Amino acid sequence: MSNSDSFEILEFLPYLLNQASDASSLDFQRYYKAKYGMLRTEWRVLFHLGRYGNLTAKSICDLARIHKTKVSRAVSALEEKRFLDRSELEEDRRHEVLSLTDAGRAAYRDLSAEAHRFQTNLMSDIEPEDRAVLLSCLRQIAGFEHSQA
Amino acid sequence: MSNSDSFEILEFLPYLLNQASDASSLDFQRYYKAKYGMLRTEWRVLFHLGRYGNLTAKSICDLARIHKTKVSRAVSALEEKRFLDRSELEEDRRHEVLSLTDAGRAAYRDLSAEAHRFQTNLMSDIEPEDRAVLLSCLRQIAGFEHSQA
DNA sequence: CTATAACAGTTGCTTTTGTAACTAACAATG
DNA sequence: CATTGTTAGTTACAAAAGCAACTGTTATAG
Repeated sequence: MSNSDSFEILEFLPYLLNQASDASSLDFQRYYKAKYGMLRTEWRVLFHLGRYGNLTAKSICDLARIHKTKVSRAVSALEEKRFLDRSELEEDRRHEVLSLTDAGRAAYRDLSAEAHRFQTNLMSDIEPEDRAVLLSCLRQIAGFEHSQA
Repeated sequence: MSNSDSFEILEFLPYLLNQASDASSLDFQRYYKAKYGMLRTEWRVLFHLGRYGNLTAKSICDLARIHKTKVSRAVSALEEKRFLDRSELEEDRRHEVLSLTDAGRAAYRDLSAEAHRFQTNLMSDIEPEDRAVLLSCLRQIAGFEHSQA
């Protein structure tokens, strides 16, 4: 990619990232969609609650960088599926603390394990010495490098 | 990420890829949206025509892995904006050959140059020795490794 | 030939996303 | 304490994506 006229799309980062993102998530998406009827945002909300414990919708927005309307809808959907409960915070009734039900935790464990298998499988196509580089570059680009717990 | 219970989302490839994809395309998307009123699929169709010459909708679907309905709508939109022309193929009237107009080529040149600048800027945050690794891993995951011209 | 299948592309309908305006609760200023 | 501003979350409407059924064209099989 030397000058702008011969610009190669297969070297254009946003394009490759999007293609890789689509390709990599397809099978996993199929899994949680078929088994739990979940959408991607729902899986992410579930994951964050399972991984980090009880959170408010707002903190999920911040951690996962999802717009609050999407989180709001995902939370409603997960509540309807009986995967989480809401409870108002006494100190500040604007906040709702979300916590997984037993069913929610079970789904989290199952999906975590599946994600883990999935990850292992994806990574097996990448040269071992490149794996850490890949993850680090992605965190860098995503802006997760120096933030987050 | 040793066992499935402590599975870290910041090491989950599909998640990182999606976050990186969103983050990296945001600014560029704003550019072509503001300047040409284009959607992402439109920009991609335009790009493929500019880069590879006249193509049918089908070959754009195959090259860029976009569903034919999305391509169909993008082509209509680009035609309305006078960025491309269609012409039926004599030999097989099912095929429509798409070709950029002068305005389309001008937009392609402008967006290519902008993409090039954008790419340089994105890459400047990545360690030089990691850049080729990153691109190669992404092509691998996206399944572009051994196909395509 | 004519029936059937395959292919390119479009259209219509449903689901999902994006955006902005809204409610309700709290905080800060005068 | 009123008034104004801010924050958490929801809702309503518009834009976009996904899916399936459709049209028109060519290829294949009987």
